[in-house]
Amino acid sequence: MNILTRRQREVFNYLRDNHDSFACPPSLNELCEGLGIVSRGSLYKHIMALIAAGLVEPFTGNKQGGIRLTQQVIEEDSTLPKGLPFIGSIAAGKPIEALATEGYMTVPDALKTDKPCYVLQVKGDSMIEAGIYDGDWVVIEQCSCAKNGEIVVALIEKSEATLKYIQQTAEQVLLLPANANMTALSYHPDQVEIQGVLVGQMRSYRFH
Amino acid sequence: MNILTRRQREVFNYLRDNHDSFACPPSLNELCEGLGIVSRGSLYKHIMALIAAGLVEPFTGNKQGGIRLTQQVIEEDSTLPKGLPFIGSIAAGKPIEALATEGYMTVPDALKTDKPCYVLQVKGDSMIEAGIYDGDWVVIEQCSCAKNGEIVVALIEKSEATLKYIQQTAEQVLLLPANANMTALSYHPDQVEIQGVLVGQMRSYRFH
DNA sequence: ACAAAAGAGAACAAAAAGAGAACAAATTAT
DNA sequence: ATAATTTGTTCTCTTTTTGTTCTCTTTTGT
Repeated sequence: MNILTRRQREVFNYLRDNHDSFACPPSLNELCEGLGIVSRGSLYKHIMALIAAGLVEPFTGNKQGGIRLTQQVIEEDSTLPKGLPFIGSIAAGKPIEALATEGYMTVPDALKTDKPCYVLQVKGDSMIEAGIYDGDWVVIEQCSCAKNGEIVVALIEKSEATLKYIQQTAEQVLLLPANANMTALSYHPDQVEIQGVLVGQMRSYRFH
Repeated sequence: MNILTRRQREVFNYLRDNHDSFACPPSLNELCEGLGIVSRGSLYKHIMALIAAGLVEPFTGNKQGGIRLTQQVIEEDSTLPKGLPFIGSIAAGKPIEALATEGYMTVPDALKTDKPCYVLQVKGDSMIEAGIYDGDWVVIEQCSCAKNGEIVVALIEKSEATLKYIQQTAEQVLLLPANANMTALSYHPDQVEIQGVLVGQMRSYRFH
């Protein structure tokens, strides 16, 4: 049994990473498009190599066939540690509870706590002066109270979630953006519900 | 069996430190890029020396071959935890090569590339306007060239490593801080050596 | 100044990867 | 039903990448 070549490995990784986004076994054309290959014949050779390697098996559910991952590979994948749940993006105006887990993200221990945490992607520039940019990921510790000066995920009027500095007294809750172009918002404590405290932040520079 | 030369040792260290970031046996071209060597022929000599030293062995899994670490070397290495090597801090004035791996850090896939990467902790405020703060961690892809406008780890005069924006022409290399209080530095291309390109950034808010 | 080490670059054969055409069976549309 | 499209499969041909070997220049240490 031969070891995989570079391209074969890429094809396999693609299959593994996307195996649950395919409703039914993907066709060669679909895969070509996803992998950036023009010719089905070329891809076919790679698939055959993966079958020979026992990583993928022909699918016998219907006459036309298709392929799927070996049961063993699927199990391996599902036993892998998942990391923190990635919930979606914030500042889109939806409460966190309403958002389903979209996936999982492996996060360095230094960016999380030993309490339950989740990951959000930041939309908008409301925290740029705190070094949190549009598109950044933030790690949030799930809790319902915070100290003054912390950055929190706050749900306003049970409808809109935002990431802001918090400053609270008995009479009012101040939500302060870190952006000179935006204004602080003042609420009655009953109007604001804390959904978590910022414990980590991450940014990718992979695509400029 | 001869003792290794300096460069051979460097090549071996590179292979050992990154052997799990290679999906399959790395090609000479890949290694050249990672090590900053232009000529495959040059690298080939080093590889042959490592094979002669028994640290690396030709890989017979597929026709085209390739190389991999000796099983013995892998076992020595695999007792270590996974993740990216954490090298230390930057802007301390020491070249990266001089710094030993201090530990390993698990990093989200989105913050790294499929090439070998390492993690540094940032000291100082030279990049605050790019949202990179004192104490942040940065993920660096190990490579020896960069596009203009990218943020790089640059080794100046073989003695001092800094994190800066780069702007290079045939005559000069500009290293631009992201801090209005600091000035850009201009060097002759020979004075500057690129040690990697920024691909990710992380910050912990756990202790204010 | 000398020798060892390191690098650049060209050349070459083999392997890998890809394009594209062809065809029959299966599927879908009309 | 027939026609049109999509599927897996097989084939040849071309391009790209790979390991390997060479010669020549540059760097480095003594």
